[in-house]
Amino acid sequence: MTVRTRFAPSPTGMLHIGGVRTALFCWLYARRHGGTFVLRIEDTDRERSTPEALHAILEGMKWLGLDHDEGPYYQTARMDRYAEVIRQFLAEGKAYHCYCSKEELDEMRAAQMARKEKPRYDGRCRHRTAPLQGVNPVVRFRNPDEGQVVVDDVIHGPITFDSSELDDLIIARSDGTPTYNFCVVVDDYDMRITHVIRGDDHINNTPRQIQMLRALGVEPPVYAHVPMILGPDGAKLSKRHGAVSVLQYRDEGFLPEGLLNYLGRLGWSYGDQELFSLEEMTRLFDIGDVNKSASALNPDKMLWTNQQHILRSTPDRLAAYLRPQLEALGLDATDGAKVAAVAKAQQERARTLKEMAANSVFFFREVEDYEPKAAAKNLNAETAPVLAAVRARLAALDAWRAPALHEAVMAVAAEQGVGLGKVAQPIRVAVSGGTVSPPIDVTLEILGRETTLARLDRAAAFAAGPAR
RNA sequence: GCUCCCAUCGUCUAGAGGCCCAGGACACAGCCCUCUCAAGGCUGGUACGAGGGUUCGAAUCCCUCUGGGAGCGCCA
Repeated sequence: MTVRTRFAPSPTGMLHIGGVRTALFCWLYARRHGGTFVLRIEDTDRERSTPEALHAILEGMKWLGLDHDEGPYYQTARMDRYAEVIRQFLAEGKAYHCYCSKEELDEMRAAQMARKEKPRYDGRCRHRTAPLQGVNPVVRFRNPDEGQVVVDDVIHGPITFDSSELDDLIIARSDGTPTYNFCVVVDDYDMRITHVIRGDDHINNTPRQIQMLRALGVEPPVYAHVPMILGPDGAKLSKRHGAVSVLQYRDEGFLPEGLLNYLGRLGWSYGDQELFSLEEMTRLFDIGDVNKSASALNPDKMLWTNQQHILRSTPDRLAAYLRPQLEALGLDATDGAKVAAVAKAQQERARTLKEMAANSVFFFREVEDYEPKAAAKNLNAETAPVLAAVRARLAALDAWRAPALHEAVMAVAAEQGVGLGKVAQPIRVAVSGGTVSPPIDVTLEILGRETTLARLDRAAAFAAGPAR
């Protein structure tokens, strides 16, 4: 039997980190076993579903590279099918019409709570023979009173529920539209899903779904309930941290593989290994190795993981992600070779592409002014001669390449009788405006002869200037 | 309240009875490397929630408690 998994988000909220990890596990498991990954959009709640949320799901999955083999299927397009199963259940006596009003149900629940019982529908409409005039009934699934339901979960092991704990849930609203738990059952059955991988907040829904599956006369799929992801403070994910659209991580400069690696390591591990390529994860992943307990997001480690992937990436690949970040800063990033050169030079000094772009502004725009402290220390009467010497030596260079530039700077240091730092740092401030940049030779090579010399001249003027 | 789930450093985790007076990673501190910032290397501190069992032996098995979480919708 070939493996078939599905990721079934609801477009009522943004696709966030938690959903992405569930999607990753579903995808990984399908890929690992040469199976099929199905994408299904659970949009039966038309009131709350939004096009924006749907867009975020589709865009997010695409950005991450979690490609699906089937779908996206939309539940709203399957209404006829749900109606058919409901009719079947009704005809077979496996479901019945319920005419209870919301007020009546609220009262029932309140009374049960007062008696310290679990609030549940008491089945009072089960034996009703005649319809109640003027009331559009809901349809309830008739849950077996006796027996037990065992959810055989590959992560948690067997979980047993008494059937008596389950009540007759509504499968069709009074307007005739089907509800979530019912649609899931019909879909998973129709789509021949073999492994249901989802958040553990669904554990309590599972026995009801199994009962409906039994009513349909089919064997339940394998279940794997993955633990929740919490915010950095250990509390439930909120807007403040993490519960934002996955696209925000893209905009923040995360690499898909970096984010996926971090997320995969939340709840799953392979010995002591921290870094995985997507291919590696696919090869090593097993849903049964997933942890049972919830895990908190650690922004520092998320950043570190991304940085490690930047470190292992190629300049060309980084350039593709760096370009939009530069453009977002209003810079001209049309020179692809230059962007790649910058990416290569900055590769080991940025945790995100956004950070990389922010640190690379001087490569793409004139240095307007110097950081005051940096200028005071490095562009003054004392360093003026050094700057002049550098300027002269560089201007005489034939090949504007890092090795030659390096030698030139070394030579100036020797001739001035100072350490390399005493020469490199003033140059750095002169060409970048600040104290931080890639190695000076690499920086100058990327900047080019013309730009470098012009900035050195300007710095020399500043160093000699009366303004100081 | 009822049902279900969970429990190793601050955080992510290794650990499936002796290899563990608990290992790795992030973060933190110090040192090294060094033209800045990084990257990298080395060193350091901090954890098996509590109590009972089982066993020659328990982080690992069982029970209770405590703590956290989820569900109990004509939401998904």
